[in-house]
Amino acid sequence: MIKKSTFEQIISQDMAEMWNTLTPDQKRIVTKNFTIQNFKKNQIIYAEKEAPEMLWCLLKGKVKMYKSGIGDRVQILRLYRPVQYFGYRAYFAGEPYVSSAAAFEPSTLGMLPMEVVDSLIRQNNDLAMFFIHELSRNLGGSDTKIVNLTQKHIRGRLADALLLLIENYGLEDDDSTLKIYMSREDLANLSNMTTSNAIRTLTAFTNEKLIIVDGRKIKIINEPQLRKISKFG
Amino acid sequence: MIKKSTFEQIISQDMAEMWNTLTPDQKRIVTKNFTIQNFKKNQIIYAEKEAPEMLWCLLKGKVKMYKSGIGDRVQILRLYRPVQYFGYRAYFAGEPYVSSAAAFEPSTLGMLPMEVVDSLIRQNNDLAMFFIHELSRNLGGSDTKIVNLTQKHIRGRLADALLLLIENYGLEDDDSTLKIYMSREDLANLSNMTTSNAIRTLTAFTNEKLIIVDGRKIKIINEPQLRKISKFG
DNA sequence: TCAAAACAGTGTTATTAAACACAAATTTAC
DNA sequence: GTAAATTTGTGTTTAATAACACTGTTTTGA
Repeated sequence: MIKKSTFEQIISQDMAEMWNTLTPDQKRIVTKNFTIQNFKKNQIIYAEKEAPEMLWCLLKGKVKMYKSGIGDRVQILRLYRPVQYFGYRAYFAGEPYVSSAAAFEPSTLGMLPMEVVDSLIRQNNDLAMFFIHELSRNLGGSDTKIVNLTQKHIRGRLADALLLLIENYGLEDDDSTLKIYMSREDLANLSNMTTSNAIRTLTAFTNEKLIIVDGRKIKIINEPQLRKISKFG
Repeated sequence: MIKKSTFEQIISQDMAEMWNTLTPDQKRIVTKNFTIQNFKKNQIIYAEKEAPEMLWCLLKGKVKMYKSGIGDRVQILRLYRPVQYFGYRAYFAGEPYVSSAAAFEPSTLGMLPMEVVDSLIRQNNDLAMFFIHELSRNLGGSDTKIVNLTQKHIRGRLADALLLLIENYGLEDDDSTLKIYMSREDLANLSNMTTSNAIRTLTAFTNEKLIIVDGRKIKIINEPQLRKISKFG
């Protein structure tokens, strides 16, 4: 058995979903072109209007994708956890980035030049289907988000955000504390409201015994009620 | 020269972008499985929660894709003109439809079972890239729409809607009359506001000599100013 | 370690847009 | 051809949420 490179170990273990579709030749191409980069807390990975050059793969940490809008307002569009891929949409669309990505916390990312990904897709239908599937799921999510963010009231939108955080990053061993610690501002940018209103609504949820807040640590006490608020509030 | 079937004529002429990627064998498969269906004004093509079965191709007419939200509110997500494809996202995502599609006016649509499309994609990388490109552009559009609809004020949102209608359906020979005649309600559903507010804002735009309204006929008089309102209003 | 910056929290006011209530005009269906 | 239904238009009220202003607290970085 030939000794595997560190990169190949990482890719084959963590990026199995993509790796397993590849032929030995294609695997060699990926290993050869793959690099790893560490990002500090709040460091920007790529920014709006830049040319998309890399497929990013989050190996460790947490990443937000966001878009700046009118005035100083920002909308967080998607959250990533290991092992998820991002940064490829703009390349496939033939556009500059319309959003930015930044690390929430110290994170490790793998990167693969999009030219390499492009040529692999043209050789490998399973890989093409992987991206078709990912893009399709994201598009459905964005369409749903349009309706949720424009039609729900503040309480419903914040409940949605909290439920998204549970789904995306999960809970600690106590089965109630959110694994992600976000600023009030990020929470507001996720749920399309001002920071003041995010704070006030968190307070309201605390008073209603739906959550317990301790700094940035949020414990989910009554998830069913949060779901009701998401649906009707 | 072999006489071509009517379907093959239609497909090869109107759906050239897709057709030209196919091998003779694949073209035969498409011709064999392709059907045409006419829809009346306001007729529903497919509805939310249904299982996606067909790739739809709009050959003639105008189609809206929309999603119902809280209470009786509806958000129009995308507009289609000939020759555009839709209805495939949910299939690729492995989900039921999250939106509905209906004809704005009497329309002719081609349809191809998604199983056929799926098997063609798995054989044909150019076709896979076609869908990757379409999905990527749509996803960028939805992400941009999220910010526009949540952060712009009513005037900016209605200006956006009018500019979208110009871009999507174009103008009559007079170079100012919109080719699409929409109800005030549809205009409201496109720009995330109540019908009353769509009517009032149209009146405001008329008073400001940006447009001339005659029933459902809208003439664009000052497009640069509409762009300014879209950007800053 | 200490000053500056960023973040969290709260009260007050202003603004936006929805909700509601009708009347008039137009379209649709029998 | 006409009654019913739908669409358009407008005035008024109400609710939601942003904007603003300020204090206290925590974090950061030299």
